Formats: sequence, structure tokens, C-alpha cells
Amino acid sequence: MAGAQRVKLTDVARAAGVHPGTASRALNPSTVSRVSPETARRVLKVAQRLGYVPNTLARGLRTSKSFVVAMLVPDITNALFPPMVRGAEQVLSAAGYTLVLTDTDNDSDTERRQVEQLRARGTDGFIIATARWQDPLLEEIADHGVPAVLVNRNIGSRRLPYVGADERTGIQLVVEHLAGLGHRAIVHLGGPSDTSTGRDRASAFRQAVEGLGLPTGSRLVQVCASYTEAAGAEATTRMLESGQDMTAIVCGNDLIALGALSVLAEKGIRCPEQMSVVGFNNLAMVERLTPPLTTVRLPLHQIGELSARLLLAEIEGGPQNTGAIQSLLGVQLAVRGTTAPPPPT
Amino acid sequence: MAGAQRVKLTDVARAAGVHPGTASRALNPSTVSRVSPETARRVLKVAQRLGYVPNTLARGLRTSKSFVVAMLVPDITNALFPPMVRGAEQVLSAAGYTLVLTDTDNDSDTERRQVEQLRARGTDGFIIATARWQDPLLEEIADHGVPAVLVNRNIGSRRLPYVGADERTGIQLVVEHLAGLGHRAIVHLGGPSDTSTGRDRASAFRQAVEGLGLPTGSRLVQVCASYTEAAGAEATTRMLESGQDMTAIVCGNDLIALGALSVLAEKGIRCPEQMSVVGFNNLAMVERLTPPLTTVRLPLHQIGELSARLLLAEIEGGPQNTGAIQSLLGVQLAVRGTTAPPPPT
DNA sequence: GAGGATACTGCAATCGTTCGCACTTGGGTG
DNA sequence: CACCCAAGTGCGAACGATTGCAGTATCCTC
Repeated sequence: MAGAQRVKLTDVARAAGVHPGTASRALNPSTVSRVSPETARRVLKVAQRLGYVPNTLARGLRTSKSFVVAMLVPDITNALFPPMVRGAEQVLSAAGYTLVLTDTDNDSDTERRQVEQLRARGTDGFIIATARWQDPLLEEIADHGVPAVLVNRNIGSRRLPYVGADERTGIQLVVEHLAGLGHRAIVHLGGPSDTSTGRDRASAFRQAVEGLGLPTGSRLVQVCASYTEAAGAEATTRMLESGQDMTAIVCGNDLIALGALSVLAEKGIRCPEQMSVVGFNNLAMVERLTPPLTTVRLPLHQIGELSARLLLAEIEGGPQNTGAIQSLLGVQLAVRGTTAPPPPT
Repeated sequence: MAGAQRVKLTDVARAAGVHPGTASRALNPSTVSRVSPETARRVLKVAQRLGYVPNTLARGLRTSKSFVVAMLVPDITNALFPPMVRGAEQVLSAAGYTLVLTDTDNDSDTERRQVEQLRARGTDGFIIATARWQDPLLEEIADHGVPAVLVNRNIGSRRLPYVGADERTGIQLVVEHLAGLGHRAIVHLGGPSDTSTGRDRASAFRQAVEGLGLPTGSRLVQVCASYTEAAGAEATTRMLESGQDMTAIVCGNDLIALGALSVLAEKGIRCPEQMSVVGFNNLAMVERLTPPLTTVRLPLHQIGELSARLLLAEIEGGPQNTGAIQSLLGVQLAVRGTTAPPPPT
């Protein structure tokens, strides 16, 4: 009752007076040339009339192709991911694929289980937003030649195609903006070092500071344990207590920036008058805070779209062509209210 | 290469020295009783050792069950939905089901196409967050007896099971809170009237106002064209221009409240001193606005979980049992900074 | 010790498609 | 006229699991 459709290929074939095999060929664009135009037209018409919808399961069983793509995210309630999911979904569903969303809850065991499940289901490919810097599961995936594209976070080995934002340029823009305002004592609260984003942003930060000839030092960067407000607050406290000279904080992402802002408020340090703060990601609503958060805008939707496109190419074109292409999309600096010239000394 | 797993039931059977049929029975909890305990143990062990994972497609083809559930949301970037998705996903994946997420982009044609696609794929059931008050597609689904559960938004005919928040009580709490602060001139910016939430909240608002003996009137409610900041701003302007006496605004949701707040700021009306504003939904970060938004907290995660549970019951128990159960989960009022006693007259 | 019930297990059909192979036809060529 | 080629179609075996049916031990009972 609730099951699949009732009219099957056999019905169409019988109604059109041909063998099921022939009907199959007539209905399949890539094999329709092997059947006479007249027959093809007839079968197509009958199929239309009967409202034939091919059974994807049966087809998948035979062809070992499922037209299913899975996307792994660590936590869908993190506002970073929905736009990427949406971008990917639009591309995929336009190409006749179905997107399976999997929330791994930031847990690698869950992740592994889910991936097993999905592969058993014949999933054609994976879009993976959960990569850790060294990730045995992803190495296995690369070994097995499973079509997969990484988004947002990369892995150290660079063995899989990656689509992300040009984070280094983003950080560069931030530091230049701050330097342009007159800041010289700029510090960084970095994301976790087992994520590519944490590492890249921190390294880009150091490079930008050096490039501009600003004072450097090992205490310029504090690493946060995770991309959360709590971890940001904790790192801010550490940074303040280290006695490091500072007039501006470049945060690993917006949540970390929120943590920094609350600690500053607590300690009575006013932002932006006494301390400038910059986020990263441009989460929803950060422009409505008081003061509105200066941050870096990432092309999340585009990242989702492009990752889906690359994955489709890999699935349909075979494993060779894309190699492990690394693509970085442009970012924009959104200057708002949390940055201002440093206080006069 | 990219295909499914390689060890199949036949391999397990051969390695265990039994017939595939027997192996199948040994591996399936519901039929394991039909096989000797000793054999069962042996097969299980071999399966474990070889890392056997059943091919879901083949199984589905035979049993006409896919262990796939689809969830339809109008826009995954709307922060209302991710928690529900997450709740549903956790329940489903624990039960061995896979969740397919579909973003309909608020478009009924897209929605219909997606549903066709998914049914062809043998989807076992639907969780639907896109319901409109009168929705032909959903009536069809009800007609065909496809297992489906509505969340967040209901349909007029009440023909499908529904899981939502107890919105009426939420509005009641809001109005009581405002009345308790001394407000008597309370108005409502309602959500679109083609959504159940828009209708319910508006009706609950009227009832609460009357129940408390506050002044009533037809101009107490302005309907917003959509659940967006822009529509909220527009309705606020209309309300102010109508000359209606008012000291507090109860908004259909948080986005509408944001629209209201910006119009008030524009006109120099201070919140909460001169005008109290209340939202609905408790979106992420609204507690960090200045002032933090008073709103109603919905058990979104729970709604997702429960909807998944109900759907599973319907799928596995057959169509009869749940009927069209309507379940409402409790809400909480979050009193923050946008509500205060009315200005002295 | 014979008959029958019971407990396991093997056999083979089946789910709906796809696709390699073989067959038939018609037309072109030497 | 004999031969061959190619186009079009039918045939049936897969894909990997489930399941009704039937067969064979095993054990109990009288």
C-alpha cells in the first residue's frame, strides 16, 4: 500500500508489445540509439500514459549506482553548515540525485558507523564537512577510491579533492584592516589545531603579521580547544593573563569572537574603544549585535554548489579526472562596529 | 571499485558452511529462532569476522522496504529547522533508518517533484515541515496512506498526525507576562494566515487578551505576509500608522520581532522603556542582542525526536494505530530585556 | 521398535532492472 | 546468386537478499 509505484517495466513492455529488455533500452537515453526510433517513441508514449516510474532500488541493484549522495556534517545546528547543505542539495537534485544528510554529532565512531551504513546502501559519493587533520576514515575512503569531496575542512594528506574558502586571504584582509586603523599589537585566538581551518588561519595570521612588519612573538596566538563560545572565552582569559600587549584580537571564528566579547565585557574592557575584535564566518545575526561584529564573509552556498559539482564529475567521469583538486573561493571582509583605531597610548 | 562492499551473504554462508538461506535467517533477529543456536552463533561470528554488511538495496528490493525516511523543510538555513532535523536524525539512525533531507525552497512545485522522486525510491515515510493550511499534495499523501507525520505546521483537515509545540499556551504565557507588568494595550503581529502557526498564534492571542479582560478590537492584529524581518517591519509600520493604542507588541516569531525592533529604533521609540516586544521561537543568538529578546522557547529537538518516533510506529505498526494523533509539546517563556512595565501615562 | 511430531536446514523462486549474447531480417556487395 | 554486415529485438542470466515449501535428522511416546 505504502510501497512503491505499481506499474513496472514489464507492464510497459507488455502494453507496448515489446520485450522488457527492449523497453528498458528505449527508456534509457544512453541506449535508446540501439532501438528503432519508431519503437522508442511508442514505448516512451506508453510509459508516459501508464505513469511508469522506474524502481530505483532494482536499478541500483543491477547497476550498482544509487543516485544518492551523502553529506556529513558535524552539527547541522551550527549555522555554518545549512547554507552549504542547501547549495549542494540544489545542484544534486537538479542532476537527479538525492542528498542524504548525516549529522555525526562530532563523534568519529558515529561517523564511521554512518559511513558503513551509507556505503552498504550503495551511496555514490560523499561530501564531507567533518574532516579532521589526520583522519583514518578518510584515508580509507581515499584508499578505496570512493568518490568524495571535502568541504570547509581539509586533511593533511591532501589526497581528496577539497572545496573551501580562501581563508588565508581572509585573515590577510583582517590584519591589513587592523593595521590600517593603526593597530600594531594584534593577537589571534586560533581554532583547534586538529582542524585545517584552525591551522591555516593561525599560519596565515603569523604570515600577515610578519609581512606587515608588526611585532611578532610566540605568545601572539592562543589555541582554542574547540570552535565554541566557551573555548573562546577561556582562551581570551588566558591571553589577557599572559600579559601580552594587545589592542586587537583576530578570532578563529565568530563563536570564539562571542566568547572574547563576553570576557571583555566582564572585565570592563570596552569594544571597540579599547580593544578591537574580529570574527570569521559571518554567522546569521552577528551584524545585529551591539556593536555589530566585524567579520569575514564566506561564500558558503557557493562552496556547497561547487563541491556537489566536483563530486558529480568524479562519480560520472570516473576517479581519474579530478585528481585531488584543491579549490579556494573568494572571501569578503565585512567591516562593522567591533573594530576601531587603537586607544591613544 | 567505488561500488558497494564486497563480502556478501553467499560468502558468509560458504565460510560458515551453511546455505545462504540459513545464513540469512541466522543474521536476522526476527528469524534467528528458526535456526539452531549453535549455527546462529557460528554464522554471526563469521559475519563479524568478514565484516559483512547486508546490501540494503537487495534487501529492499525483496522486502519492499527501504529504511529511508525523508524530511521536507522549506529552508534549512532557517534556524528553526536544524534542531528538529537533528532530533529526528538521531532517532532514525538509531533505529537503522537513513534520513534524506529535502529543502523545498518554499516552492510547492519543487516539493511535489521531490516527493515523486522519493516515492519512486521506495521511501518508507515522510516527516513534513512544509505544510500549508490547505495543501493538495498532503491530501494526496493522506489518500494514498503513505506514512507521514507533520511537524511545526499543521494542515486544516487534521488528517495526518502532527507534532508541534503548544503554541497557544506559549502565547498565553506571553500575554500574561505583559499583563503582569501592567500592560493593557497589547497588539499582535501575526504570521501568514496560510500557515497553521500564524492562525493558531493569532487566535490564541485574541483569546488571551479577552480572557484577561483587556481592551479588544479588530485592529489589535496585523498579519505579516511572511515570517521574515522585512514583513515584520512592514507590519509594524502599518500598525503604528493605524493609530492603535499600544505599549507592547507580541510578534508571530523572532524574525518578525527583529523587523519590529528595527522600525522602532528608526522612529526613535525606545525598547523596552516605551514599547515592549516579544518574539517566538528563541532563535540562536537573540539572547545576545541589545537588549536581549524576550521570546518563547520551543522544544525543537524534542519535536524532531517525537515525530520520528511516531513515524516509525506508523511504518512498522501499519497505518491504523496512530490515527491522526495531534501532539503538542510544552513551551517556556524566556523573559529577557525587551519587556518592561509600560511607560507611565 | 514403529509412528509421528519437532527442529533445522536446503532448495529455488522472487523482487524489477540491466545487459551480454544470439537470432532474425533486410539490404548491399562482389 | 551467394555471402556478409548491420540494425533491431528477444532471451535469460545476473544483482544480493528473503522466504514458502519441502526434505531430513532427531527425539519422544506408546
